[in-house]
Order: sequence, then C-alpha cells, then structure tokens
Amino acid sequence: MLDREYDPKDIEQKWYDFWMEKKYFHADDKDGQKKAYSIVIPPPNVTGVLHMGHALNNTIQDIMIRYKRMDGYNALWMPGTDHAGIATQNVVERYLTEKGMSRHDLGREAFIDEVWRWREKHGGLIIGQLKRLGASCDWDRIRFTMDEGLSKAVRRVFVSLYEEGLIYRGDYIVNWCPRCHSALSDLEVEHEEEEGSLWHIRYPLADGEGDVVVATTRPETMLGDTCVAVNPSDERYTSLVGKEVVLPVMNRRIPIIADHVVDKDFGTGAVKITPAHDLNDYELSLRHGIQVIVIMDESGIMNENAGVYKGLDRFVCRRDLEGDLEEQGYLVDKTPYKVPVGKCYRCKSVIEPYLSKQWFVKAGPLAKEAIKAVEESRTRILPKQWEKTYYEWMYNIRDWCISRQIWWGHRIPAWYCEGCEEVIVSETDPVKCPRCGSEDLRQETDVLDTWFSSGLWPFSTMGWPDDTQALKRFYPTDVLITGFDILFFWVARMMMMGIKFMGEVPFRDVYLHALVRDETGQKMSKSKGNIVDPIDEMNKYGADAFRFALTAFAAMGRDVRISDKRIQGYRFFINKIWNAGKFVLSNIEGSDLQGVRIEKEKLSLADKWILTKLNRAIEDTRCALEEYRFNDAADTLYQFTWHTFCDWFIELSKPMMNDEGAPYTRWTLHHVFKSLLEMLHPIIPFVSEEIWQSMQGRQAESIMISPYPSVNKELDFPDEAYKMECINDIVSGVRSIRGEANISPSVMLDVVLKFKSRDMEDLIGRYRVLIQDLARVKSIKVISDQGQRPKKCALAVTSEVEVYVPLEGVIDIDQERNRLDKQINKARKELDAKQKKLANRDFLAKAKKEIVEEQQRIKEELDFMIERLIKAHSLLEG
RNA sequence: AGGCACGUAGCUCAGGGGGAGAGCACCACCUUGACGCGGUGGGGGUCCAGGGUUCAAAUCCCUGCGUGCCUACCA
Repeated sequence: MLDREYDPKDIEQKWYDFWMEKKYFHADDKDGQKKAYSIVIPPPNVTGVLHMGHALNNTIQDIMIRYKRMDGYNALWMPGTDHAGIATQNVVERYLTEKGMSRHDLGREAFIDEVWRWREKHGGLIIGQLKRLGASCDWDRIRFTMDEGLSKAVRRVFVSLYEEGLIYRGDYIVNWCPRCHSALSDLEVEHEEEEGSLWHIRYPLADGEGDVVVATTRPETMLGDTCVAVNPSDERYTSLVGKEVVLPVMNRRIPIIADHVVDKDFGTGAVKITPAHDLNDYELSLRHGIQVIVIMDESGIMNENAGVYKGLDRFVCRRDLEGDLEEQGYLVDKTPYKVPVGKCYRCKSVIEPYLSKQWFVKAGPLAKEAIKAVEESRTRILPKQWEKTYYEWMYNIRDWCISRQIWWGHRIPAWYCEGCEEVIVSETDPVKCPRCGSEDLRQETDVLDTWFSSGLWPFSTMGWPDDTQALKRFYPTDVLITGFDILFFWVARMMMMGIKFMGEVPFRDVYLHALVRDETGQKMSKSKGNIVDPIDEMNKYGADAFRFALTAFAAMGRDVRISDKRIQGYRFFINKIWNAGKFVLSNIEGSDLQGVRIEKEKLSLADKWILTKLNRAIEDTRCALEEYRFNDAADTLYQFTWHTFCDWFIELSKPMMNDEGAPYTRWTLHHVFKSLLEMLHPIIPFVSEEIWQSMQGRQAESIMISPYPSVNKELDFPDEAYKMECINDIVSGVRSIRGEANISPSVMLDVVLKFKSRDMEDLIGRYRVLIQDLARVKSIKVISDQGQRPKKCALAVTSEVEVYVPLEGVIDIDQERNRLDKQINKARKELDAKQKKLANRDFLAKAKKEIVEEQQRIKEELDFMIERLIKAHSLLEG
C-alpha cells in the first residue's frame, strides 16, 4: 500500500541506489543482440555546480536514454567532466590567494598537483547533483578530459594535425586577456557596445606646414603607432602620401601611406596604425613592411616602448595621455561614441588585441567536411533553423587559436631544441633532438584550449586512439543534446574532429535546446539575483516534479521560462498520480488479475474507451519523443493522466466496480495505469518506480527495464469509444445545466433523454447507472421521437442526444431563459458564418470535397442545436 | 551592418490555411468514500499593425512597429 501522501525525499535516494546496485545504467560493449543507442553527455566543468541549464539538458538526455533503454536498446549514456582550463585555474588561484599564496610561489608542477587535489575534493559535486536529478548515466565509464586516455587522444590528434600542416605556430594578433594572462579564441570573447569616446588627434607634418588629424577610440595605442594610412583615392591626402608626420608625445617620425582598406568616410579619412595592437593594423603593416612596436606587457601595463607612460595601466595611461595631448594642443576633439568592447568570457576583463606567438588550427579544410556532412544529412541539426547558423559560421570560419598561457590543461607536445632551434612535435616525450642530437630540449609551456580536448569527446571517451569494442558498438552516437550557445564552441569542433579522425560524423542528430530563463524571460545571473537553484527546487518539490516542469516547457526552439510557481504546479500533478495510484491499488487489492482472461465482448464500453484512448496516448507520446518534441510528450501524458484517466475513467470505474463486469474493469484499471506509469517513467523516474513496484503483474524487477508500452491493436475500439463519449457528453450536459443554474450537487435531478437514433437509445439500458452516478441524477427517462418533451425544463444538446432537466421547483426559470438566449446567440453567429461560406459558389467549386462536407456537417449540427434550443426556450414558458 | 527567432486569454506559452487552445490566475458552487496539492461549472481573445496571395488567413508572403538572441577586423 502507498502512504497517504507522497514524500519524494527518501524514495528518490532509495530507488537511485537500487538502480545503481542492479547496474541498470550500464551498457554492455559485448551485447550484440540489442541495437545500440548512445549519447555522450556535454561534460560539465569540474568546478561547476548544477544550474538550470544543466538540469534541462540532462533531464532531456535522461528521458531519451531511459525511453530507448525501455524500448529494447542497448543504451549508453557516457558521462564525464571537463577540466575547464581557465575557469579551474582561476578557482584554484583564488583559493591560493586566500591562503596568501600565488601559483608562482608554488611553481608549475606543484600548482598542477594542487589543482588535482582540488578536483579530488570538490570535483565530484556536480556528478552527485546529476545523480540527484536521476541521470541514468553509465557511471562505470565516467571520463575526465585530463585522464590519461583522453590526454593520449589529445596528443595523437595534435601531432597528426601538425604533421599534416593543419596546426601551425606563428606571430599574430590574438585576443589577449590581461587578467588571465592568456590568449583566447575568437569565440571566447564577448562583444558588447559601450559608451565610449572618439578622440581626434592632430599629427603635425614633419616637414612644412599642416597636419593630419586621426580618429581613435583607444588613444593610448598611439604610443605604438608606426604610420598613418589614408585611402589612395582620397584627394584630400594624395599630396601627403609618402610624407611623414611626427607622432605627438613620442616625437617619432612615421610615414603616411595609402591603403584601400581605409574608409574615406569615417572620421577624417586618416587612420593611425598600431600594428602590435590591432588586427587590421597588423595586416596592413605586413602588406607595407611597416615597423611593429609592442607597447604593453601581458598584464596590460605600458612597457618601455611607451616612454614616460611606462608602468601605467592601459586605462590610466589613456587618461593621462589625454590630458597631455590636450595640454600640448594635439587633442582636436573628443566626442561621445558607442564603442564595441570585447570582454573575456571568463573574467569579463576588456580584451586587448595583442601581438604574440601562438599555435593555430587551420580550420578551413576541417570545416569543409563538417559542412558537407550536414548538407548530406549525415548529421541533422534540430531545430532546423540552426542549420543556417551552423553553415554561416562554418563558411566564414577563421583559424582557431588553441594555445593558452596557463598551466592547467594539456601541455602542447612540442619541444624546442636549445642547440639548433629545431621544433619537435611528438606523441612521446623526446630525449634528444633528431636534427642535432642535443639533449637540451625545452617543452612548450603553453597548454591547449579546453575545447580542443572537448572536441574529441565522442570518441576519446570511448577509448580512441585504441580500437575498442565501445567505439565499434557506440560510435557514431545517435544524438547530441546540448544548448545552442555552444554550437560553435563545441558541436562544430566535434564535427570537424570526428569526421577527421573517425572518418564518420560523431552523431546522427544534434538537438539544440533553448536556454533556461526566469519567468520574465531574463537570463539568470547572480548579479540580477534571479537564479532558480535546481537543488532548492528538488528539495522543495522533488526531482520528478522538477523534471516534469522542465520537460513541459521545453518547446523546440523556444526559451524555457521557469519559476518556482510553475514547478509547484507539476508537484500537484505528481500528487495526482500518487492518489490515482492509491485508488487503483486499493481497488485491485486481493483480486487475481492474472486469472482474468480478456474476452473483448466482456469489456464494458468504458473499458474499451479508455483502452482506445491509451493507444492514442502511446502513439502520440512515442511519436513526440522520436521527434524530440518533449513538451508534446509531457502534455499528452499530463492530459491523458489527469483529464482522461482520472477525471473520467476512475469516476466511471467506481459504479462499475459493483456489477458483473467488475473483474474486467479492475483489469483495465490496472493495465491502463501500469502502462501510464511506464510511459511516464522516462520523465518522472522516481515516483513511477515507487508506485509500479506496488503493482501486480510486473514482468521485470524494475520499471526502468520493463518494456515501453506499445500500441495494442487487439484492444482498439474506435466505434465503442465514440459511443462512450456520447454518454460522457450526456453527463457533461447535465453538469453544465446544474452549474449554470447554480443547482447544488446535493440535489438529485431527473433527466429526460431523447436520442437521434435507436442505436444509442439501447446503450442507456446498460449504462444508466454511470450517468446517474457521475451526473448525480435520480431518474432517467428516455422518450421516443413522438414522445412529449417535458415542460419547464433546461436543455443541453449534444451531437446524439437532447438532454432535458425539468426545472420546476428546482430553479429560477428566468435564469435558464437567459442561459438559453446566450447559447442561441452564440450558435447563430457561427451558423451565419457557415451559411455564408456554403453559399459561396467559389467555395463549393474550389475547396476540397471533404472540407465542404465537413462544413456542411457543422452547419447541420448548428441547425439542430439552434432548433432544439429554441424549442427549449418555448417549453420554459410551459 | 548582416542573420535568426518571437509578438495568440490577466500571466507563461502550445497550435499553425477551413468550428480560437492548455496551464496558472479569476468568478460561482461542492466535507461525492484516490486526491482541497481536490471536484464541477463558468467568465475572458480586432491571434501586434497594414497590405498581398487564396473560395477561405491567427496560420503563407511582403512592409512596418516592438522584443530577444547570434555573428562582424568599422579606426
């Protein structure tokens, strides 16, 4: 028996432990019987704590994997975490700072040891939280991007790409974070528009009179200017090209050159060129052989090339320099200006374009294959609108800066020979230089971008570069489920790497879900204070309610807006299921359901109806899951459970429990409810298991390994289902009259029915008691065509029957008259529209036949209703 | 600057060429023996605006307005 109230707390832990103990989550590499189905988890950062995004992402994955597992697949959900280079290093450094230390005090080796220790202590947090959510990952296989095996994969890939010329090292302007002291890839920069200024600065000509005025948003960079550029077709400047100007403050002579990239219409048409601190300027300097001067160090502090500003922070320098320029008469103008500012996605510092030596992946050739794979539908991207975004980015892909100047990560497997400058790139640590034989080798200190190793995730987690069973069985994976925000960061890179190194796309489908926002559509953030914490929600309402809420809101291509209140709503739903479970269990207790042999003719109309409805629900749910329409699956199940099974079938079953069909009703009650739990299990694993375990006729030891319900064609009765609905309509008709006339439920009514057809009339004999019970009716009288309709009564009209409720002595006749007037008006409006449509020649000629017929049918129904309602109106006068 | 979404009931959103839907909120009634975390009934919408295609448009197309997001080397 189930407890009076559902309490998620102990139950969730209990069943999760049970599943783990039974190893249900484990997928067998050797199982060649079952078809394989696999998903790799988007690895959360080891430093991370579960947020709403994780919760949504992993709930969806868990639904798919549990569904497929129940449906007979050898289902693998590969779990793991990501070493998150910069983020983790930041966290551990902060921790060291608290202890009054810096990583430099420790040194590289000791610091890395410290990070590992930190991971040992805190890194498991998010894994525990995923378990709390119910995630049925194959934990025996858990991987970490810094594991030995995955590190081997990283080296193999790096060396291979290097040898092919797809990885190179070179001087380039990169996005530099002065706080993290590292280069970042283009993707790791967040662009924002900020209120800034545009400074106009006068550069006097070196010889003779006059000057050139340049405009800039970053005046401090002028200290590194090495020329001024103008457009060759700009007549204002043609005579000046080739001459020199004197750089104010620095008093350096720099040339004026002509280049077509300069926009004549911007500012004054003359641009200051700072090759070491601006990408465009750098490229221009290469074309013209212009000198390059670096004026800042790695922390954004001005260096010796900045003259008197040496030692100043870049923003302090900007301020001081502005003052000096003004004082010396070089500042022509300063106007407010919206400037695009790049910020570090980890620490939000302003990014500095910075010339340095970095490692890059030549992305073009890899992208080409990744584009082709999607074009040829070897991988589908869903919802489809993201395909365009994917192509757009892939077509315009730029080389990927993969070196990071931090310590925590995969150290680049490159060595420099101190003897002959040879660069050695090798999977195994070399002992001597292959060229000069020197043993004085120095390993590259840079580490790789974390996404470089995440890009290998679908195959590195399965044991690559070794040729493993897991790879044979589970690669390519069936679907990747992730947020659209990492389409480029991660999905695109996995596509490129998977195709390159496995010769096969990493996944057949990519399902991109939306971001979770708060109820007003705001992105959740600590500073806004609108964070909803998944753990809090689960503590309050249980994991099942939380999961169901996420699922119900996960409409394809839409933001997921969630709030405490909405989750609470689904907690009520869980409670409803619990109570339905109590009802079902208490009614089948002690009865031998296994002994019941189902003979179709012995099933009641209600039984046949709910069985038919069950089939439709199974169809709809399966179809929705196959198409990743999770909200539709949730809606279907919610609707069926609450408004079909509970509201109608349970109520119908109550009176039926006393007649000769009772054993069949019990069987149906049990069968439908058990199927329902099984269908719900992937979404709400805990409560479904708890109730299921109390039920008879279990074929497996857990709901999670029992078969997912299939449509049963033997138990599908559309005709009977229609008849049952006619009976339900009668009940609704009576209830509606009662409600609108404000008749208390305690008043038992008399009802007179007049059917359209004999066929239906016969049904009443058997199911009279259902109507009486559900509509609270004491007598039912059926009248024939010729029969006199009772006087002074209310009427409800359905498609098959007229329902009369004599009202004399029961209610106010005037009120009923108003109610009828209202209905008549409404129906007439609709009828008007229909008549117009059906009178239209074009409509009759051009519309499809079925449509015309349907419209005709509707019109007739309306006719019928109006006629009855008017009749009822007149009968009220009595 | 380009691209992509989205404007439907008070709120959050489904739907998507032929009778406007759900959940929550609201109103009325109800100690019906699974459930008040409940039951029954009900009110409420020029489906953003304007044009076009069509026999028929909330739905398809265009334009505008509004909102959100992404991409970009505009000093």
